[in-house]
Amino acid sequence: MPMGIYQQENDRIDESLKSLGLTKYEALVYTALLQVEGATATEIHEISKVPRASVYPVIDKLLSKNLVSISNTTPKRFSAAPPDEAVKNMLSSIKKDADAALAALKKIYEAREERSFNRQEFIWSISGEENILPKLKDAFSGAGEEIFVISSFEFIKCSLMNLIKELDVNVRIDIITNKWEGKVPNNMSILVFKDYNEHEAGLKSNASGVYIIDKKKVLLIMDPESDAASPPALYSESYGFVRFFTSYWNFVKKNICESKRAVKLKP
Amino acid sequence: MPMGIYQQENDRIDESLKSLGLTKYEALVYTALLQVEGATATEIHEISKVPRASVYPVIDKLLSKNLVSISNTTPKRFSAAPPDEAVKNMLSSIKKDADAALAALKKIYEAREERSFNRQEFIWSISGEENILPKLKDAFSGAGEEIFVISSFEFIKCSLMNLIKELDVNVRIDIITNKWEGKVPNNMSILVFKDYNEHEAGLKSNASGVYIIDKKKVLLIMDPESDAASPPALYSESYGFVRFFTSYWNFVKKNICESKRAVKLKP
DNA sequence: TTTGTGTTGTTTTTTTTGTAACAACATTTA
DNA sequence: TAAATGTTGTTACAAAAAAAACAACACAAA
Repeated sequence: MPMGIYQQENDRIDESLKSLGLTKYEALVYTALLQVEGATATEIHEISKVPRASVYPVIDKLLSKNLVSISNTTPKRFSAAPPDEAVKNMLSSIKKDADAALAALKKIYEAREERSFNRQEFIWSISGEENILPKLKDAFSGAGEEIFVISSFEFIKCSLMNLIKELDVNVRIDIITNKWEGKVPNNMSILVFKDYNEHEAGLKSNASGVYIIDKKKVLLIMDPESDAASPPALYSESYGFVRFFTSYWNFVKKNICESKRAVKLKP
Repeated sequence: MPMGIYQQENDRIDESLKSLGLTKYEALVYTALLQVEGATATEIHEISKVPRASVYPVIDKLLSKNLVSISNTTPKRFSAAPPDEAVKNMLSSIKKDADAALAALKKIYEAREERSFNRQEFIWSISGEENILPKLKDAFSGAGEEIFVISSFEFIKCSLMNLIKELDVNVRIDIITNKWEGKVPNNMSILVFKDYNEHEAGLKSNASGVYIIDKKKVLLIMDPESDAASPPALYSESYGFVRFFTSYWNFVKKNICESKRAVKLKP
């Protein structure tokens, strides 16, 4: 009697396969079939523990998804498509749906009504680096005049420079940071704040920072670990929010300049 | 009262979104949110027709999938991530699962027991061009000595030549086809059968053909339209099956040579 | 005859969808 | 100002749909 030797591992796999569009049974039957060169419905039932009667409809679905092939003997024998092909097949059908969805969603999105209330009066929470960075990119690419930045040099070097490169040439960039290496680009003025640290700037983690675009938009990236309940970043076009951070920026600048703890770098 | 204007279209979209891992409600709420700049739970309920109380848990899920962002006003307002980012996010999490699944499945596949019964005694049905062509490629790449082919020139030109290019140089290829254009490669001998047609060769569609590899494996591609119930291709390493097609091939060759309806082409 | 396949129909379980009620506020009205 | 009204955000639970599990049976092969 054929026995699967991977029952324990399968639980995890089944989860992954479910998000690829398979049901529990489909996943069980496929993985069972993968363990042998080929099997009859009853053997599949024995390996996978899926009720024998359920094997048939499940196999039908797997056939239609091109994950198994079938022999024309009696009894019929079934064999699994190799994993790479199987996954490729599943992904490509999902991709097809994704493309269809994207096209349709874009239509809705682009035709959406500009509503009466003012989006820019709100403060939006954004979480997840994969969402914050694109938002920052978005905001930067809309810049026309000037950008104020408070951020660690590490983050500027790794992430920000790529965005800055694509800016319009006559956008000025004012940066307050902890150190600077290399040349200062033409459109930038750097204020290196020697005692830049967690406490004084109110910022903690590496990516933390304040980004003020054209005195119209503010993106505030916060310490993701500071408080699990708070969101990692805030974005707003609200007048009050922008003004607060603009004056915050000016305050920091003035304060550290007067106390002679800062070094100005020019191009 | 806000009203969605795309209710009709949404049904189709929802289907696509489901295969991207969203439930009906999640799809409804997301598409509703896409139609406006931002909305409260109640507004979402009005646009999407999702019960107001259900909006909250659904929003939670969408937040965790990074498909919506949330304002910190009261009442809370929610806004949809742009479609391209949303789809990208969903796909990337699916992709992650796909990679995990692939790795785990490969482990099973490679460790699978060679079972007592003989896979090669079976005749396997394969359907879908996307499954047949890779199988043909597989079979070709395992070739060591000689390949016999009956196939239309169109198919040879479009699909087969790519496979042949990658073959070992000392694999001989014997082809029976309907016409030939261009030079004949060194390792090939071509038999152009002028009256090659549906009836005589027993083949109909363009891709139809017989491929015999090392007198060990046979892939028979059939007319996908000829009979909806029959599979588009058969593959076997069974002795009887291979012998039948080998002698079929020899019969065709001998027959058309003797009746002087064929032209031999050599390199 | 006996065994096991392929099918069908029905029950159970799980997941998703839908309803009702409620405390905490905020807004209006008296 | 105080009562009345309305809204939001939650919780608990009911209904419906989808998946999973079971039972029964006709039929073919050994």
